Amino acid sequence: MADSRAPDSTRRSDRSRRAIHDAALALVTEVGYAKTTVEGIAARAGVGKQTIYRWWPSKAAVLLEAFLDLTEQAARAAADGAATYEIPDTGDLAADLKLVLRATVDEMNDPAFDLPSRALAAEGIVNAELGAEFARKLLEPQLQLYVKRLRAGQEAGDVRRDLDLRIALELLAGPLAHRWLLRTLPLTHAYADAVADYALYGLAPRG
Amino acid sequence: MADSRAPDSTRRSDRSRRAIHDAALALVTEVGYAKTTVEGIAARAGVGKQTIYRWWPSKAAVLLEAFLDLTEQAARAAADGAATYEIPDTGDLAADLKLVLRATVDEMNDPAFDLPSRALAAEGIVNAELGAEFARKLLEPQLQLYVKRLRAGQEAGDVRRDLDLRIALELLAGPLAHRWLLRTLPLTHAYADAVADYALYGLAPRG
Amino acid sequence: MADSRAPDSTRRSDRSRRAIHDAALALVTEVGYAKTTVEGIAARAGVGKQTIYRWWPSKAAVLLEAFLDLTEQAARAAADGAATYEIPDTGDLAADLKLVLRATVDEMNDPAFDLPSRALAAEGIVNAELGAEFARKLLEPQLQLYVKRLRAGQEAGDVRRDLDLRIALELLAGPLAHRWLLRTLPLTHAYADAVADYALYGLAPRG
Amino acid sequence: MADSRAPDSTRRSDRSRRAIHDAALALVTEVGYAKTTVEGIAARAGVGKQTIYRWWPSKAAVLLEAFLDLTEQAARAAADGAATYEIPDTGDLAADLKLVLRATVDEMNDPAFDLPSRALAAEGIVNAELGAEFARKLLEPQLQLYVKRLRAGQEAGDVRRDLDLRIALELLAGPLAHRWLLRTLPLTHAYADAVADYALYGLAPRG
DNA sequence: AGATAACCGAGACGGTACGTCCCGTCTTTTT
DNA sequence: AAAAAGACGGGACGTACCGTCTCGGTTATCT
Repeated sequence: MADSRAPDSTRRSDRSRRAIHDAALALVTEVGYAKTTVEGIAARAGVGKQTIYRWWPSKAAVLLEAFLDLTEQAARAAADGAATYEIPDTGDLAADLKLVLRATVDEMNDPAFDLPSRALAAEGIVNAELGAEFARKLLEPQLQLYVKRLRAGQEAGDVRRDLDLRIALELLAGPLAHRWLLRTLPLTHAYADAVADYALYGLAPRG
Repeated sequence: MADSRAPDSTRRSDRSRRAIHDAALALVTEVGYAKTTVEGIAARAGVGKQTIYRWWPSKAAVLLEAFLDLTEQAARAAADGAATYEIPDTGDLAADLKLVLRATVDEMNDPAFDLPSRALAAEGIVNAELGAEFARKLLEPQLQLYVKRLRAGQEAGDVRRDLDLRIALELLAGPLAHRWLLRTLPLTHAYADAVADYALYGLAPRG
Repeated sequence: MADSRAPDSTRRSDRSRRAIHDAALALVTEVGYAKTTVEGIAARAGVGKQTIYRWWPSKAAVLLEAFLDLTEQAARAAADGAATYEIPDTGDLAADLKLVLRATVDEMNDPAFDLPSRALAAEGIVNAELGAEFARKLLEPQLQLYVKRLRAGQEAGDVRRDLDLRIALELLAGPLAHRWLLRTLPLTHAYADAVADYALYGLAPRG
Repeated sequence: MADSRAPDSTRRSDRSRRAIHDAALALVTEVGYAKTTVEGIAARAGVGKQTIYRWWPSKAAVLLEAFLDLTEQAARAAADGAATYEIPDTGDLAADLKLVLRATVDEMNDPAFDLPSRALAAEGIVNAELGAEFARKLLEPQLQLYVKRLRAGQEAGDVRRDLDLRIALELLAGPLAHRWLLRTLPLTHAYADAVADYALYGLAPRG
């Protein structure tokens, strides 16, 4: 597939794999994606270049895996033994959504998260294969949390029953992503709150 | 030593400028942004490399200008001599928004538009300076068309008076951009319609 | 840590040794010395790389041993059970020398001999240690055959008594090696004959 | 031929060409041919690798040209304005030959000459194309000097009239090359003298 | 007969160099 | 003075091998 033939993954060095992850994330954060090179990652990780090319098809794939690992660890740490990270359900839908949207805004403003995920998103925009993997492995699981909370809202009578929730969530996540990626205007808590309110109650006058 | 600043733009060759635009767009469409090189653009345009470096700071800047030129021509053609392109106002806000959102979906699904703008968006995501220029020159003028139509809606009583329309428009454009850039799900007319409806009438049940 | 010295040669696999010899000779003949790699030899021989590195210090050493083995077998076959290969002594020194020089020319024109020995000679030219081993194990024994025949010539009155025969022989072998290695002019039987005649009777006019 | 198309040799940088020559000779002398790399030559010469690959097909070709340049300069210096280097003609053929053979022995024992020419000879032994060029450009011109002196000898009655002088010279040069390249025994002035004497007067007893 | 070495095949590993592609600068010649 | 052309110093690419290093799996003695 990749090489002449597939390498034997049972003999893979875990030490090297982790060193490569760390080096990739560090370099992207420090010097940016464009100036991060496979050669640089290998040197920083104390690893031969071939060890990278043996297991990953591209710089972007290394970074994607490294970032996935990172977020998994972070999620595990946050969940503290609990099942998985979730959107809270206090009964107040608007408040719950604002909480999570504000948290998202904070993440997008934190360089440790912003820089690598920006790089991945950019690469995925141009490279369909990686983009699909990015969406499937990273994005979609997070979006499904919205679906779950909105479904609970439906049952509580806070969300219209006739909605496609997979679409509904994009009214919340889309605007944030828009500002984050396209740099039109700053991403603030106030904006997060406004998006939640506008989405829940609509642009048209009520009644 | 260096070109020691400020080439004389009055003596600039228009022929070369246009050939470079065309070559850049063609190459990005044909082989993708990453494999498009300055050398390649120069060769394709029948131009010396220095002619590119004299007038543009980077490959991305060439493409941005070329794309701007392209959209301007397209807009001029569409407007057929009229001032500029606008969102129509038939009195039916939902219908008008759906019309323009569907048109946007169509553009995003047309390779001649999709490939170069995707490349520019991706570059802008990682390169703040270019991103800002992309937003200012390309994005913002289009977004202001929504503000204008929504303001008319406010006056007609179809849009709540207490809204910040610059935010309101993002409920419409954000979800489309989200699907376009992040490749979560396909971009269809049905989706455009749903976004317009959900945004106008809100996720929460009415009165 | 390292193989910490001295593998146990009593447990060595003869099968592997021979397979490595064969693979080395085959590859040198087929693709040339420079493109013959230790990895290639190992793969062709169906052997682990370490098995080569355990028993030989270098690619050149493998080839030298393989070639030694080959020439020994060839000599054994030619001598047909007799002690060793010898220059015949028919009483006619010039004829005997021409016979063996012509045979040498034939060998040098036979790819199965030419290619590997060329490779070894070339390596020995640049690598003093291997060169010395090449000379001692392969060359010198053959040259001593000339000494023996020339000594018999001395006793028969066909060779001057005041000569250093170790030097004398080089008047015969040197010119052939010169053409063989340095590719100045083609190596033919006529050339071999001329060398024998010129060397025996001298360049200066007689009497 | 070499690249996609031939580079424009009128725009070639002479400074780089010379720096590359010098670096190649220095490295071969200092670390040996095998450890001399194109990358190393480029670095030492303060030159991009591509500048080497643009003008030469291989490391060996660089070295050959560098060495040719060197010997030409040396010859020009030795000839001190005279036409070209020649074998002297004092009327005593044996003495003249010994003089030039001893000089050859001295060259072969001088590392500044020995190391690069050994490397070239070795490469030429394995690489027919380079070997032919080596013979044609470097070797043959020198060998023709012998032909000239021997022809004068013929006219003076010191050399048999029935000889092919192109072959005769190899009785002199061949044995020296043999010891030089194949490292059988040391190359001394005494050996040079013996070769001249044996070749001139023959191995067989005189009348 | 079981333990215990060593060799053996396989191939991952940290490295070095390869030959190629482009970068952005420069110089030369033409328009 | 701009433009076409392209050589230049440089840096990274992805590949091929180097020689070292585990890893099971077979032998092949030595208790």
